[in-house]
Amino acid sequence: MCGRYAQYSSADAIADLFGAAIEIEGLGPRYNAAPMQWLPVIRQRPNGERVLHALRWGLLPSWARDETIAARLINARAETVAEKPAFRAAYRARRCVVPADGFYEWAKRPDGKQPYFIHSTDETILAFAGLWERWTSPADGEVIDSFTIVTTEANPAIQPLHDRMPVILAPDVVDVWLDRTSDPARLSALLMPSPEERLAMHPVSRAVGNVRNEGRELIARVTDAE
DNA sequence: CCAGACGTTGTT
DNA sequence: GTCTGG
DNA sequence: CCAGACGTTGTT
DNA sequence: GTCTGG
Repeated sequence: MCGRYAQYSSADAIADLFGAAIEIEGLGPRYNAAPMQWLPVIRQRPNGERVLHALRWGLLPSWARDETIAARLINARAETVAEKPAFRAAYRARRCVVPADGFYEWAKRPDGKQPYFIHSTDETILAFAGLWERWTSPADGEVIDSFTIVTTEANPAIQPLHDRMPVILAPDVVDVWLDRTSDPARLSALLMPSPEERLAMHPVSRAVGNVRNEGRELIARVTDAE
C-alpha cells in the first residue's frame, strides 16, 4: 500500500520532467508526506496543458456529507477502481500523477514495526498513478480538491514487506494515463506492479512513523531495527 | 418508492 | 451521484 | 501509513 | 477495539 512517501525534488525538476506549469507556492522538500496534507499533483486540462497544483491526500467523493471519509480513501485498489462508487467517476475523467521520490513500507517485527524507504534505483522522479476529485462542503460551500493513490499487488522485491504497492507509471505511459480520452482497456493495462529493477530499498529510522517528524535524515539508511 | 451505503489496510 | 436493499 | 484519542455535565 | 487527524 502507500500511506507515507517522500517528495523532495524541486518544483522546477517536476515541472520539467512532466511538462507542467507551476501553480503551487511554498513547495519545499518533504520526507514524510502523509494523508490529509496538501501535496503537489500534476493534472492535465482538456486542452492538454499540464499544471502542478497542491491537492489534499485522501479522496473526498463529490457526494460525501463531510470530510471524515477522506482519511480512509488514501488508496484505491487497481483491481476495482473502475467499479467502486467512490472512485469510478474520477478514474474515468480525473486521473492525475503524484510525483514522488520514494515511499515507505513498514515490516512487522517482534519488537515493533521497522520502516523501509523504497526509491528508484536511478534517482529519477517516480510517477504514482493518482485520481482526483472536487468536493463542495454542503455545510459552508468550501471547495476541496483531493487525490488518492492507486495501488496494485506488490512486486516480488516488496512482497516480503507488504502485499501492495503504489502503481508507478513508466515515463512512456504518463501521457496515456493523463489523457482523459484514453481507452479503458489501455488504462487498466497500466495498473501493474513496477519492475523489480526499478526500485531499491533500505531500513530507515522509526522516527518516520510520527507525521510531525520531517527532514532528510528520515530517508537515511540505518542498521535494521535501529 | 425511500434509506443507506459508497473504502483500504491488516488481522482474526 | 448512483447503486443496493428493503 | 502511524499516532492519538476515545465523554458528559455544568460552570468559569 | 476503532475511529480521526496528520
